[in-house]
Parts: sequence; C-alpha cells; structure tokens
Amino acid sequence: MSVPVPPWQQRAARSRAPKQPLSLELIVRTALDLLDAEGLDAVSMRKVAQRLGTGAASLYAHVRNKDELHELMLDLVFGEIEVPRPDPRRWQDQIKAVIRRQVEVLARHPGIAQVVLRTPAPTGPNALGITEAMLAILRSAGLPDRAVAFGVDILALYGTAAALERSAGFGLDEAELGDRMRQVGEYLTQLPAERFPTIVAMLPALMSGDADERFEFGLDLIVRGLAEHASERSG
Amino acid sequence: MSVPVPPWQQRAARSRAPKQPLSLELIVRTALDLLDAEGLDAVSMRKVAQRLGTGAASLYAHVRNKDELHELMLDLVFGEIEVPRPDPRRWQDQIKAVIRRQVEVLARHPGIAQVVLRTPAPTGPNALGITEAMLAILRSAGLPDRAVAFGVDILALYGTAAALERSAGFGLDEAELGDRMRQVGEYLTQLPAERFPTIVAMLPALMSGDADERFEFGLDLIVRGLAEHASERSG
DNA sequence: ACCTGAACACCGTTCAAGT
DNA sequence: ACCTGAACACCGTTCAAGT
Repeated sequence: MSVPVPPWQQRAARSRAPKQPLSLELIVRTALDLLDAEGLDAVSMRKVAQRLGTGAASLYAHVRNKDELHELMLDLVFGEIEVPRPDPRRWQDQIKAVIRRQVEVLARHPGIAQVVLRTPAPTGPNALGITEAMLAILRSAGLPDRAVAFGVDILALYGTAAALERSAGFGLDEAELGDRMRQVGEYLTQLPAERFPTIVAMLPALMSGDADERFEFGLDLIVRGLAEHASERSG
Repeated sequence: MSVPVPPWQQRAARSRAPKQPLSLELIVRTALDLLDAEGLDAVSMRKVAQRLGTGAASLYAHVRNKDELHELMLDLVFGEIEVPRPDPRRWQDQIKAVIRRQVEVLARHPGIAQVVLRTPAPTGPNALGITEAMLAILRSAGLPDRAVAFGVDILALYGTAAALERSAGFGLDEAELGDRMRQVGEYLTQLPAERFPTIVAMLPALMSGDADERFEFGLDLIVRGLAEHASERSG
C-alpha cells in the first residue's frame, strides 16, 4: 500500500536529466551526445556531469579519468562501422569501403579522431573488430604478411588524419567556411611569383577538387601500391 | 656621468628571465623552449608569461590568442626543414627526404603536429616555402598538375600524422614506453582466436617492425603510386 | 603603444564525509 | 559501493588602470 508523494516533497522535474542512476554506459552515451553537439573540446568531466544532473566527482566512480572516458567514447563510435565478409575478388573495393566508412563515422563525431592519434593502439572490442576485418580483407588478397600488417596501419592512419582534417572546421557554419576558403585562395593569388613560382603557377590545380576527391586520390594510391605487393609475390 | 645603482635598489636578478623587453619574437621563442621541454599541452599563455617574468595578459599586446601563438610557433618549426633544389632525375629520393625531414622536425617538438591538423592550411612564410619546394620537386618529375597538387597534400598529411603518432608517448621514459609496448603485445596474445582469428594468426607480423620501418613502407607506397601517374602520362 | 593585476568563467582531480 | 560538495591548482581572455 503506497501513498502518493505530497507535492511539497516532489522535486521539480529536470527537463534534461530524468535522474536515472549513474552507470558507465549512461555516462559514455551522455558524453557522446555532448560530443556531437559541441565537439571534443567541450566534452569535459564537468559538462558531462552537468548533463547528468550531478557533479564531476561522481563520474570518477565509473571512469579513471577524462582520457579513459574519451577512449570509451571512441570505441562506441568504432561500433558504427560495419564490416563486410572478405571476398578475395573484391578486396580492393572492400578495403576502400571500410576506410571510407571509417572517415565518415569519425568525422560525424567532431574531434574524436584526435583520440585515435593520442591512443597508442585502440584496444576496445569494436576497434579490434575493425582491425580484424581489415586484416582479413588484405590477407584474403594474398598479400605478404608484412604488407597486410603495415598496410592496415597506414590505411587507418590515413583515414584518421583525413577525418580529423574534415572536422577541423566544426562550429563554423557553411558561410563562414566558404569565407575561409575564399580568403585562403585570395591570399595565395597575391603571393609574389618570384618567391613562390610553383605555387603561383599551379594555383588552379591547388584550388581544384574538394576534400572527397583528394581523399579518394590518396586512397587509390595506397591501395594500388598494396596491390603491387600482391602481384610481386604471385609473379 | 652615470652613478652606480645603490644595492638596495638593485632587483634580485631572476635566473630564468633577464628582463628583456617583450616582443613577438621573444614570446614565440620562449613558447618554443617550453614546448620542447614539456610538450604542447604545457604551452599555456600563463606558463609562457611566467617564463618571461610577466603575466598572461601582457602577451595579448603581441598575439591575438593562444591559437595564433601556436601557429607562429609552428611556422618557426617549419623553418628547420631545409629543402633541396629540384633535380628531376632524383625526384623520388628528394621528395622522400623532405617528408622524412618533416617528420623528424615535427616530432622533435612534441605535439606541434596537432597544430598542423587544426590549422586549415598553414600559411606562414616557412610553411609556404616547404610547399613551394615539394610542389617543384613533383612538378620536375613531369607529373600531371592534379597529381602534383594532390600528391603534396597527401604526403604532408601522412608525414604530419606519423609525426603526431611519434610524439604520442612524450613524457614517458624509455622504460615506461617499453612496458606499454609489452603490455599491448601480451594483451593481443591473449585474444580469443575464435573471435579475432586474423589478428591472432598475424601476431608476429603485427608486432614486427619499428615506427620507422612502417613509415618508410607507406612513404614508398605513396611515392611509387605517384611515379605511376608520371609514367601514365609519358607512356 | 605597451604593460599590469584583478576578475570572470571555466578546467581535472582529490578528498573527507555521507548513504 | 556509490555519490557528493568543497577545495586545490590550474586554464584563456577581458578590462580598467597605469606608464
């Protein structure tokens, strides 16, 4: 037989945080929401705690420190990358698709790529899953072990750097970004041709192509290079 | 006719900062000393000011904000990269040497590579000089303009990411770094083979090779890929 | 024009105290 | 075991005041 709570004892419902009990999962999910809304620099212990209606100190019962929280967030993000079953005939397309997806996913959570570069080697379950899949794809292609191991390393590094570059302009709106681009272009146009002859001569090429085209160019370069390692062995 | 300063008016000589007047150059040089000693995260306005025997507010007369200070530091660092005069017959060696040098120099100033990745496009005089040189080398090879422009982009990105990775372990001494490596290796050995068959099967290859070998493998991959673009044109 | 101290609005992390 | 408020030692940046 329970009795209703008298109104003067009812807490005002917090619109943001309907007081669930704290848990690691809830903390990481909340931190990820904050990341998506405001970028990695805004993901502070204090702001995450605030979103949960508590103080920063409370988080330390579930997480060793801020770096660990960032790494847990990263592995959750890696979970958004789905990977194919290796098909040796399509290995080039498959590895490209995984890297493209990696860039997309990392760039969608602005700044998280920084965490990849800070961490010696991501060892969360999802990160390991991606690594496993990438290794399997390159191995199915018949590449030498060294080319498989180093290739995955390089492709992941390239994808991470590309993602980081892509989220660099986070916070600026479309118009501001356009302004920035135009300003850089204008600045380059005014460069003295005596001192920077090649830059000036190549301005059209330098300004051509969007981030995506440039990324694809490099991805193709690396994958084709790896393919040569395969043919060297079989040839 | 000047008279000696009486002892009770003499300021105690600060061992660290022999009170030179503040200037942009002095600020940036001091910040760079701090960077080398303690890494980028330690380069705060307050700590730089402290080394100069003043308060953080004083720096704002010479520098718009911390980001600008970081970018000025970066361009000074780029100044340490010397570049060759293009020799078409040796373009592959030349471009490789420049990128290697870039990694070395960036890694020597721990964390500065982060600034490259944050900045849309480095536009300091020294950064432009390096870009000019890299473009000239690839152009002397007879590559199509697009391959020159995109190639420089990708090589610089690759070098920057490699440098960042290399300075990740800054602050840890040799022994701690070795421990870390051994721990990761041990962890991977204990992975369940059913779930991560390829990782487990490839453990020797995954643990083989130091940072340098891996870097060279990727550098070679990219440069050879670019070389193919050259032969496509002439062939 | 350049420099300064104080103030404001933030940080990460620890710790003693509570349940 | 989990949560808390207060405290400590930091941040970047602004501003009124000084020279």
